[in-house]
Amino acid sequence: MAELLWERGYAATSPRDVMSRAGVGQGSMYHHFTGKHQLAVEALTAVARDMTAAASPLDGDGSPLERMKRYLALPRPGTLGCRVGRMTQDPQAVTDPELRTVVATAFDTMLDRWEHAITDAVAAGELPADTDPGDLARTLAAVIQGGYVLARARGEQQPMDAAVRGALALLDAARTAARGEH
Amino acid sequence: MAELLWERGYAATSPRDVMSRAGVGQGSMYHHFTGKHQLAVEALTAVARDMTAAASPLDGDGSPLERMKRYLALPRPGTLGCRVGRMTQDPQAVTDPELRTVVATAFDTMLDRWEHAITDAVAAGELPADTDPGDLARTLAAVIQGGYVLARARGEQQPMDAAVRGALALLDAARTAARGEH
DNA sequence: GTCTATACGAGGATAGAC
DNA sequence: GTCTATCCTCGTATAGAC
Repeated sequence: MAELLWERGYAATSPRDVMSRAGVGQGSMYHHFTGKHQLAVEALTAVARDMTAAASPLDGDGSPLERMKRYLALPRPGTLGCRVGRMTQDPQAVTDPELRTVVATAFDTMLDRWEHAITDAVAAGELPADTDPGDLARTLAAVIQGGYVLARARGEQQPMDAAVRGALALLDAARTAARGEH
Repeated sequence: MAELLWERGYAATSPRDVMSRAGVGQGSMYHHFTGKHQLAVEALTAVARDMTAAASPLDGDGSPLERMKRYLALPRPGTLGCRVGRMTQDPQAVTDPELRTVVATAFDTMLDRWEHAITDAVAAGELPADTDPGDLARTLAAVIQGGYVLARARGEQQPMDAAVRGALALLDAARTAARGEH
């Protein structure tokens, strides 16, 4: 289910698809799960756990700004899209309260990590003193999510990488601006 | 069809939905259109035309950086999502060559306008001389597209606005950095 | 041009045998 | 626990009458 959720989204994935990919019969599936909904909630929860775990660079070693740049520069399969962010455009998924909660929580966790790193960077003088950590966190998370959109629109990885490079350049410019402050 | 494409996406919209919203019978619809596919292509093409028309501030009056900021700050209904970018996550839409072309072309047009404005801003000394217009164009387009994703994840407008504010702040920082160059 | 009738497969799930 | 049979609705489209 996790795979199909990534490839096709929630609405476009049928229980039959899941069974056939898992190689099990109907009886088995409906014995262990109540239906498509539960299948999706459990799969997406696991995926979200993985995703937030992958954000470790933000809490790792190095100066705060270095950590932010390292996380931004992580390889991302642009044309495949974000396994969590994807749900955001799926009408049935966004409508479903449980699924939406899983997605929202995952993003909240990510944004929290961003905010911490940004706050540290401001304190270290690596970013301008008047930087709003909450705003910048959302900007950088949006660059990544938007990078997926642009990459999928063209069916190429390049737009994702370009978007990230542009963000890295802006962060560098912000650092030189911060240095001129004192 | 354009409305439903926005609200539910391509896969989740059925010809029946379209007929019922338009208040026409089956015969009428299939008399004027070959089917769901053509309906979507024509609707999305019209929407894309509107969208690129709305990007006029990028070519308008004022200094290049001002124009960029003005366009970024345009009001955007975050929780509704982007009518064009949305298609990007729709498995059936991205798979469809014609629909994907419409989406890709719309983004290419937008990115072109961004690149021109950015190039002008660099020439005017409003952005650092080593700015890559292609990269930054994709970064800023990604902020908007990603802003939609974050807003929909929470079902609130606020993340979109925050992401844009953060981008505006980064552009300002880049301008002060550019001023220190000479 | 527009309507109603019809077709057939897929989606989602239940029933009950083994 | 797993399998097959079965159910009903929806999606997508065609046929043919008015």
